[in-house]
Formats: sequence, C-alpha cells, structure tokens
Amino acid sequence: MRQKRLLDETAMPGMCATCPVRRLALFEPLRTGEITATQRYYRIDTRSVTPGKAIYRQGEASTEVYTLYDGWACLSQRTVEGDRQILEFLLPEDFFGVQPNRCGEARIHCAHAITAASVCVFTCGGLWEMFRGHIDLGMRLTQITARDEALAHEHLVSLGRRSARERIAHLLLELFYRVRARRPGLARVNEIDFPLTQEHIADACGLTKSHVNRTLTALKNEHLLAWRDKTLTIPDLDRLAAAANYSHDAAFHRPGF
Amino acid sequence: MRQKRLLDETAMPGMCATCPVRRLALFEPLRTGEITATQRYYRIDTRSVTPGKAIYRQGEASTEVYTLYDGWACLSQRTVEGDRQILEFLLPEDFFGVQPNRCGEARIHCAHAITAASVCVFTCGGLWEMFRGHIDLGMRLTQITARDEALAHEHLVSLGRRSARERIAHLLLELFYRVRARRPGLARVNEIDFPLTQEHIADACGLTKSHVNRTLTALKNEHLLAWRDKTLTIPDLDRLAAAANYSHDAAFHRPGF
DNA sequence: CGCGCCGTTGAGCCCGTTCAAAAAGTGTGG
DNA sequence: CCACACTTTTTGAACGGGCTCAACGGCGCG
Repeated sequence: MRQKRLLDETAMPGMCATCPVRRLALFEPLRTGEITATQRYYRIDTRSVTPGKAIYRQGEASTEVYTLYDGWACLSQRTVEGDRQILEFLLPEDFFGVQPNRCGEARIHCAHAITAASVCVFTCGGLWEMFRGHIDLGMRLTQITARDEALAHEHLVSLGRRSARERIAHLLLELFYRVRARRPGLARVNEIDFPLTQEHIADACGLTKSHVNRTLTALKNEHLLAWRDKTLTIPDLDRLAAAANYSHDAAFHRPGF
Repeated sequence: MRQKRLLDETAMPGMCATCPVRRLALFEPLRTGEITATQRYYRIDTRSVTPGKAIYRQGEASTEVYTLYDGWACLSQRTVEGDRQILEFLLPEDFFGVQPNRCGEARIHCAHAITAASVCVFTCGGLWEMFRGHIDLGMRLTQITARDEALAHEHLVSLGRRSARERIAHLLLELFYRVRARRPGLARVNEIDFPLTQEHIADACGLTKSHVNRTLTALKNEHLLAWRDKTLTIPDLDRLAAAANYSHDAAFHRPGF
C-alpha cells in the first residue's frame, strides 16, 4: 500500500508560481510575477525517475541543475575498486546539480533516485543568466551551496571521529530533523517516512551492511528507535542524541536544512 | 633557516590592484579600477596570525570573510569528546569564512593558522553589497563554494571507503597538486614546502598519529615519497597514485583548486 | 512457485587503536 | 654555547571494533 504510493502516485510539478516546494528551493527570493518568467524560460523540463535510476552520472556533461520536487534521492561517488560512498541524501525541495567548474564539463559524482521521484530541470546556462536579472538568486545559490558544504563537513566529522553507533544515530537524527523541518505544523511528531535500506546507511556511514544491521538491532533493543514498514520512529530525541554524542549546534539543525 | 622564513618573514598584503594572489581569489573577475574601490571600502583589515592560533572559533559571531594571503591554515571541528577533525586545508589564495546562514550567526567550525599566516579581511555584509554592483562576483563565490564542497566530497570518499594507506597517499597527492598549481612555471618540480605535522594528517584522515607514522614510514621505505625538513618529495607521481588508487578525475585535480 | 532484494546471524580475522615510553628535533633563556 | 622544556616523531605490545565471507530467512513480485 505504502509501496504503491511510492511507485505510482509520485506528485508531478505544476506551475512554478503556486509551487509548494518554493519555500526552501532556489527561487524563494523571487516574487510571483518573476516566477512565471522563470518557468517560461528556464525550467526546461519536469521529469520523473523510477527508484534506483540515475538522474545523472559521473563523467557525463553537466548541462542541467535540478530541484527535487518529490521523493528521496542521493549523491554518490564510487572508488576505483567499485565501493560506493553516499555524499548526501536529497529530500523534496532540495536544489542540486551545481558543479564547481563550467557548464558542460564532466560531472564529478552521480545522482540517483532512491524512491520514485520527480525533478524540475533547469539549464545550467540559464542559471547564470538569471543571475543578471536577480541578484538575490546569486546570494541564495551561494547560501544553498554553503549549506551543502556544511552538511558534508558534518559527515566528515562522523566518518573521521565517531564510532559506528554514533555515526548511524547521527545520520538518523539528521534525516529526521530535515524531514520534519519540511512539514510545518508537525513539529512534534516523532515518526517519519523513511525509504532507505540498511545498505544506503552503510554506504553513507562508511560501514558494511552487516555491521549496520548489528548496530541497528542494538539501538532497537535499547528502544532508542523503531524502524518498520519504511517508517522510522524516534521515541525520545534527547536519548538518541545522547547516544550519538549529538551536538545541537550541528549545522543541519538550523532553519533551511 | 626555513623556520625563520615561516616565523618572521610572512609577506603582508599590499595594494589589491597589484595583488599577486588575485588570480585564484574571489576578486579575479574584477577589473583593476574596480579593485581599487574594493580595497577602499570592503577590505577592512589585513591581519597576521602566528602558527597554531585561531583566525576564528566555533560559536563566534561570523562577521568577516577572508582571503588567505600567505601561509597555510585549516578548518576544523571538534566532537563533544574533544577529538579534532580537520575539514579542509587552506593554501595561499584560498577564500574562506562564508557560512550558510546570515551574517552574525555562530560559526559552525574553526579556522586556525598552521604556519605563520596573513589574511585579508572583508566584512561579511560588504560581500553581499558588492554583489549588487558586480554580478560576476556572485557567480565566482558560488563556484568557490562549490569547489570547497567538491573537496569535502573527495574527503568523504577517503574517510568512508579507503584504507589508511590510501587516505594518506590521497591527501598528500591532493596537497601536492594544489600547491604546485599555485606556482606557475614549476609544473615539473617534484617537491613542495610541506609544513604539516603528522598529527595534522591524522586529524584530516580520521586516524591516530601513531598509525599515520607507521604508514608514512612504510611509504618512505618503499620510496613512494620522501619527507624531511618540512619538504615533501614525490619522486614518481604515478606510482604514488597507483598505491593510493587515485583517480585523475578527482575534483581537486582540475584548474582552480 | 521461483527469483531477487533485503534483513539477519555467525565465526574468525585483521586493520587500526590504545596506552606507554623513549628518541629526536626545536625554540628559549642563561 | 649549553641546559631545559616542549613538541614531534618513532617504536612496542596487546586489544578490539568493524570487516569478511558465508549462509539462511522473509517478503514482494512476476
């Protein structure tokens, strides 16, 4: 039933002017009239992606940037030996696909849909063009990129200096807060839809899936969390935070993440 | 003698218009006339920092941004238990200090000088103001931030999926290429000034200093590198790259890093 | 019903840690 | 120029967290 929702009923984007996702997305600073122009000239496409499929691949020419409209996705990179490292999980409203180099150069990582997902597609060139008309967008894009950098830095601390148990608890707390921040009015709910597999968690935390499994069952047995039917429940955020050595001035704990 | 240079003869910044560091810094897109205005209104200070001292600290209000003019520095974060994770090494010409949140909010990491260093200081508010006059700067800042994000992503792959030996070799190669890219005309030289301690490497790679030492002596014994008197020599880049499983489409291997 | 994906469990091993302690540099003051 | 303190590098022995490799079970789907 829940699976059906993920597979068939992915919401497709409509008019930019009435977009519910705009609150966090790149175009938040624009006024409604300006948004209409955005849609007409720069949003070249909306696209739906089936679970597990790539939105773009490492090595491809980078000509587009995206807003994730619905579903979960992730950015990842592979080592020469073929091991996967997940760099960032993407949630609805997240903007992604900007590269440090010029338009058209090779992508330095992949983006994959995790659930069924839909994205709004913009040309990478159009993005720079839009800046000429709307300076606020330039600042906003810098902010968004700096946010992503801060997220990556948090993950670096986890992978470098925290135990498996702490890494996993941290990741779950991060995603919990990020999901909940996107559902205004539900600030007190203690469960979220959680479509990841244990292997996703392993590849994000730099662990093996066996060990993620063992650690998760330990956390479940201690009633620090429950996870069934693609639903994650955290009965007591403070207790899990304590187990994770989680600091509440973590970057993603701020508005906008 | 070499130490003397690091301690006493740190170059101090002069006129922005003739700045040798501008090639890679934020203000690269500006014309010389515009640069003079930059200096007059936005560069509020130049500052020299002694080795090991903080440029800014986690938790402080973020009101400034910086160009590293001379010396090495690093960004780092500490866990609740006090372990340090180095997030990024900063080399001359690097621009840093931009945060995802508004001016004045708390810094989410620290910046420390590693050697004696000097920085150009700009007000964070002045930065956004400058954007109004110079759209190119907005794009440039986005590029710089995206570059830093890509660097962080590379490090995530290392910490998550590579062995100690590979991580260390990777880091040394990264720094080697970044340093060499800043010395036009010396593209063939196989040694660089390298002021880090083994503990810096440990804190960047998520390892203990003992194990870094053991791994480094192994690499030295195999003649993959030499490191004496704050000088790092890599006799054969390809052999070290092979030992590191280093891929040459790594982000920092592109121009601008 | 059979296949593939995902979660679960076990036993043994190894990479990197921990905790010491000593050696070698490096800067300071007399 | 030497004595002293401090930082950095080096080395050792024992431990353990997370890995490896393998097998099994459950569930959804064709």
